[in-house]
Amino acid sequence: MNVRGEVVDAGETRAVSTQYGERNLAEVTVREDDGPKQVTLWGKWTESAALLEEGMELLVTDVETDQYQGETTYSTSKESSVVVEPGFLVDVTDIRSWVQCPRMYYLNKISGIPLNYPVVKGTIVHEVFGDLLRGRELDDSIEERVEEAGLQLGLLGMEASDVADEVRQNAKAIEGWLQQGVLTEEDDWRSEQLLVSQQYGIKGRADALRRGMPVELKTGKNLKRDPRFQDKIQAVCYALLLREKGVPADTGTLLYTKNTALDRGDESGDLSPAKEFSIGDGLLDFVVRTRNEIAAMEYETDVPTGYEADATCEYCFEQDTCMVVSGRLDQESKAGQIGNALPEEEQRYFEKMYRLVEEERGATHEEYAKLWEQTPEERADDDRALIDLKPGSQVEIEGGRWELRATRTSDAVSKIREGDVVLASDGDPIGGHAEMARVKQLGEEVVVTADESVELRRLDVYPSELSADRMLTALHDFVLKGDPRQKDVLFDRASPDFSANHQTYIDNNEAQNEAVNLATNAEDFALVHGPPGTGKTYTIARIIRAMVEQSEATESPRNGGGATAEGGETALLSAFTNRAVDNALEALRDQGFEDVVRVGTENGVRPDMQDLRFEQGGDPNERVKELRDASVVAATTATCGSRIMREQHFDVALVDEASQLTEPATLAALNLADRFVLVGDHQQLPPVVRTENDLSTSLFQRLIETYPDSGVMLDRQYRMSQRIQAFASREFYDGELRPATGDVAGQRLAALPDVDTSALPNDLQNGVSFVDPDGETVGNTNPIEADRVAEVVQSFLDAGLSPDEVGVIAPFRAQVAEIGRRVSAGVTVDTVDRFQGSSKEVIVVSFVATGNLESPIFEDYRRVNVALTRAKKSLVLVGDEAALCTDPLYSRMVDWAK
DNA sequence: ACTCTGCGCAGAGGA
Repeated sequence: MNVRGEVVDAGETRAVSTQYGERNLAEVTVREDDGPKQVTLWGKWTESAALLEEGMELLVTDVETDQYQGETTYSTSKESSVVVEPGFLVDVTDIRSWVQCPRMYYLNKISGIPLNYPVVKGTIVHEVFGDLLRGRELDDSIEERVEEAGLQLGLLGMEASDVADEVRQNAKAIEGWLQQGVLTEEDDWRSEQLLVSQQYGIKGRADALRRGMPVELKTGKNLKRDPRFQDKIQAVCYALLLREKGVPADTGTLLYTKNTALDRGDESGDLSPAKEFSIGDGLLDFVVRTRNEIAAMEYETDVPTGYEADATCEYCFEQDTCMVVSGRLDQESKAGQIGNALPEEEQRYFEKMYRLVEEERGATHEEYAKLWEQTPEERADDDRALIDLKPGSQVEIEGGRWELRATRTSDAVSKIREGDVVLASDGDPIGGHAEMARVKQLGEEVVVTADESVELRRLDVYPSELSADRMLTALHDFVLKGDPRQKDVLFDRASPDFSANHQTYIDNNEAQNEAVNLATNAEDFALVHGPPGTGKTYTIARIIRAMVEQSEATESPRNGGGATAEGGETALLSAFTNRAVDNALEALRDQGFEDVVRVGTENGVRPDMQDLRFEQGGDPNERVKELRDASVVAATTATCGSRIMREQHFDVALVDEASQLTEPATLAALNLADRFVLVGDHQQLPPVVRTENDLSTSLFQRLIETYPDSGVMLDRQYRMSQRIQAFASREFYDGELRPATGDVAGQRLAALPDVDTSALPNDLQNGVSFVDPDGETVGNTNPIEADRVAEVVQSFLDAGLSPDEVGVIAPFRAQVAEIGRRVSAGVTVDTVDRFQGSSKEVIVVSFVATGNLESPIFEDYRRVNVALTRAKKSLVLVGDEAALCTDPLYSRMVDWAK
């Protein structure tokens, strides 16, 4: 039996005499649902007890019970594990680096692993290893894997043939050992096993399993008899997770692939690549206690000093970095500090943002917890999984991967979308067989691709920490390596400067022309505030062209190389979403500009922009040249934080949708350039974050409030009729948003070809109308309202509008699904959040709520602004008047619409 | 009480 609950009393460790001699114990009280329980933690588990704070979650497995003075008490048994904050999933590689030195764990976390040759080669060797296990021919595999890494190798100044030769050396050791196994008996192999433990709060991916035992591949050399301790620990972690699945893993194997016969002569020692060791309870418990140290430190958002372990700094290859970071941020560390501390405000900024990002990471971890704790029955009402799949074919495709198919047996709504990375399983993602997979198709039939085959019965959302990781590295790069002038401006120590060189770029829109001038004259930064429909994308394209075409004032070539072929400036074009990046590219192309490289995944980039997409594979020198020669590189801000992009430098960075980005996410793009331009609208939706804190204030908003003179608002809109834009202009833009022309102001449905507005019911004749269907809410839906919305949509279709000219917006996904079942194909039905950025001739908004507006979704008025400004010629609001009138803004909206 | 996009998922290593 297990005890699990919130710690209410952490207890003190004390020594007692027992029949086995003196032993340590700590008595901890936790609150379970049915009241407090006292658990005695014995022996080495007191080390974990010492980490506890009130409020932490504690799990003690396999406890023994006792009756003492009529009360039941609990204590650890031989089989017990003590798990601190079990909901916090710790990566196996983090446990490994913590064992080396807790400070190294921290440094890796804030700075990421930079681009260096040993790491890139290590990755290639691992890929080749996987290919060999999947039965692939060695030379084919090496050639392809080296080719794929073309850009990275090029940036490191490596030639493909040299790398292939080196990899071949490592592969020889692998092959030799594999053949050995096959000779002795039938080996049972599999590669790349993903393991996630609910019980221990550990996740990771084992390189391979051989007869159910973990095998870890290392590219380096180890001539000692025993594997390195941290390498062992990695294998022990996987063994622990395998045991939880009922696989009795008791032996670990480390494969040091640089141990080859070639080394004979220059060294003596154990040259066999494979080193086995046995895994006992002592090691398994050690891993859990180490994991607890990490979980406890992250709970407090503490920074490790290095004293937590007995690592020696003297021989550490990270010693210099460690001392510099300690010195700059004034952190206590075992290695000591060198250099001057950063100004107080920079240190405080780093600490504050670090905490916020970690809080955000914590929220992601809670999503994991939900993922594992729910039974399949509970999952049925959950939108984070598709559990109703009937397995179909499993076909091997190129590269040894698998295409898995299944059919859906219900029409349950889910968060999962095409292109997502998910956990594909046989129905039990924890105890059963699960693989990481990518969703290729998500209709009646579900198609995913994965490294190994699975009986596809279930898909789960796999929460990613990538955005938290990227935010941290961007924060690190900015505070510790950022440009001094840029920091002066962003820390309010200096005001942004502009040169005064006025030109006419756009002759029919004063604000747009002003925006281009402001951007090209900015010596630090410029802000462009673009309300709905104001020609933001066109202006962005014009700015980019103007920047690239203006000659470089000062010599600041990228990457220490020469200027670009044209001699102009280089620009980074970035945005929060792939969609916005591609829209900006489309506008650039419309203006005849093609000197662009699009960096992004095949999934993310729109089909008509694939021809601009940068291919990372190929000849190393050619890949580097293509990236460096482009005047404009376009990528999402998330990609700007990638290892490749962190190596690039530009004269200027332009970031669209900047009001939807957290401050650290914006920094990822700004770090890559000398100057920047942010484009956004803080009256539309704020950054997407899971936590409620200062992360939801964008850098765009902070700067436009601090430096209003560094910004210009585009005030002429080309989208909405006068009648439609009036409310948004008054409520959100101080009445300053106006139609660009009389034609825009006076546009009507009747002007569309084949549309006969006389066919419309009376109450829909006006450009803006309000309909109260007298519905009733059922959960997050309102079926009667959905019926009425469908009728309204049909009226417009009957009047001659085509389905793609009509859009329906609802606040909740459940209502979106409800309406989706009722309207004709081709009519876009979506949430407000997902409609941001697009528009339709006719928009119907379903508000769902009846009685009151008691849901957080209605609190943010910016959502109303987005919903109402999607329509060009006709806007229909469908909702319960009484509910809407409980709030002053919604009430004014009803008055305006009626 | 709700909404949400990114990211090859995680890991690849050096004395």
